[in-house]
Amino acid sequence: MTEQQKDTEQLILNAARKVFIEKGLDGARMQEIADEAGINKSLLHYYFRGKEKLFEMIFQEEIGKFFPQMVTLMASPEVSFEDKIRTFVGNYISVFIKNPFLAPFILKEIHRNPENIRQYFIRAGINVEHVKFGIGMLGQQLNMSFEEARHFIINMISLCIFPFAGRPLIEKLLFQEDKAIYEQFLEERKKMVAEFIINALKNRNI
Amino acid sequence: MTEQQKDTEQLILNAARKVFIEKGLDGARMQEIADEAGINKSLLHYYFRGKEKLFEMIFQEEIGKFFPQMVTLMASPEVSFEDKIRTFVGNYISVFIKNPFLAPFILKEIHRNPENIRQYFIRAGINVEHVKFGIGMLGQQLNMSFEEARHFIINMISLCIFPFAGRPLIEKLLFQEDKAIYEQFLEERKKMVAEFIINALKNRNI
DNA sequence: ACATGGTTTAACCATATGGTTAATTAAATA
DNA sequence: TATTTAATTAACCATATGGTTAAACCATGT
Repeated sequence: MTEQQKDTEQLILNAARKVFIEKGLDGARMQEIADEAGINKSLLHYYFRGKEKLFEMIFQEEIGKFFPQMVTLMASPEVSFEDKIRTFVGNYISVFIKNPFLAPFILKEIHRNPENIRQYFIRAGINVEHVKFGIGMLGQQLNMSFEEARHFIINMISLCIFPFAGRPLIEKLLFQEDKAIYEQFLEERKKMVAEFIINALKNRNI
Repeated sequence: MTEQQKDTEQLILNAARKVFIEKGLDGARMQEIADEAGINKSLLHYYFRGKEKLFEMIFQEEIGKFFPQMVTLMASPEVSFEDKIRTFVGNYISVFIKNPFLAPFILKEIHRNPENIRQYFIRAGINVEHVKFGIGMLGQQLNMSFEEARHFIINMISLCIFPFAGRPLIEKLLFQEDKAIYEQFLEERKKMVAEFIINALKNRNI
C-alpha cells in the first residue's frame, strides 16, 4: 500500500467518522462524507465497498473506544476498591470528555440491529467470560454476590456515561446552555462520582 | 371532529409512534407508517402536514413522558429524603419498564437539532425555573449547595435511565441475551438503586 | 517516449422517498 | 333525494441517494 493510498484511506475514515458519529448511519449521506474528505463520491466505493461497510469500520473503531479496559484493574487484588473506583471513573469520564460524541453514537446505533453486536465484541477483543471474571473478582473484594457486583458495575458506568448521552437536554435544562460551565461540571464529576460510589459502598449493610 | 376522524387520527399516531420510536426520524419511512396504520400514504399528509410535523407530534408526546414530575416531590419539606429517593427512583424506573423504547428514543433524537429543545420543554409544561427551584429545595434538605444538588439529581437520573439506554449492549454482554433475567434485573433496581443512593448520602462528610 | 498499474473523477443509472394531485367514495345537510 | 363537504385512494412527480461505469490522470519502470 502506497503512502498516497494510506493518506486517502485515512482521509476517508476521518471524514466518515465525523459524519457518521454526528448523524448516525441513517442520517449520514455519502455525498457529505465525500465533501468532508474533499474527494469524489466514487472514491468511497473504491476504498470501501459501500455505505454499510464504511460504517462498520467506524462503528468497530468506536465500540473499541467505548469499552473500558477494566478487567485487569477490577481483578487486581492488590488495588484497594477505592482506588479501583477512582481510577475507573476518572479514566472513563476522560474518554468521554475527549470523545464527546462517542456515547451518544454508540447508544444510538446499538438499537439498530442489536443482533450483530456480538461480532463487534469479538473483533474489539472483548471476551464475555473475561468480563464476567473481572466482575466476579470485584464482587469478592466487596463481599458481594455476582449479581450484586453486576448492579454495582452498571451503576458505575451509568454515572459516567449519562451526562454525555443526555447532554443536550441537561445542558439546556440545568445549565442555561452554557457549554463552558457544563464542561467544568463534567470535569468535577471525575471526583464527585468516585466519592459518591465509595460512600455508597462504605455504608452498606448497616 | 367526527368519531371516524378521531379514530383515523389515533390510528396514524399509534402507527407513527411505533415506527418513529423504533427507527427514529431518519430511519422511519412514511410508507411504513401508512402500512402499519393500514391506510394510504396520502392520508398521513391529509391529517398531518408531513413527516416532520408528524414526528414533532410524537416527539412532544414522548418528551412529556420522559420528564418525571419531580419538582413537587423534591420541594416537599415534610417528606424524608429517603422517601423522596425511593419514590422518585421507583416511579421513574417503572416509566421506563412500561415504555422500553422511551429512553433510547429521546436520547437519540435530542442530538439532532438540539436548538429546538426549549420549545418542547415549554409545550410539555416544563418550567426551567421551577425545576431549579425543586433542586434547590432538595439541596437545602440535604445540606448541599445548588451545584452539589445538581450533581446529585443527575446521578439519580443516570442510575435510572442508563440500563434502558444501553440495554442491547448490557443484555448481550452481562446477561447472555436473556430478556427475562434482564427484566428481573430492572425490577430489582427500583430498590437497589434507591438504597445505593441513600447509602451514598448517609455516609457523606465522614 | 511509452506501456502499465493503480488512483481519481465526471457522468450516469435505478431506485427510494417525501410529497402532490385529481378522482372516488362516504357522510352530512338541506 | 339532491347537493355540498369531508375522507380516502391510486397514480404521479421531483428529487435525493447509493451505487456503477468508463474515461482520464499520474506515478513508476522499461
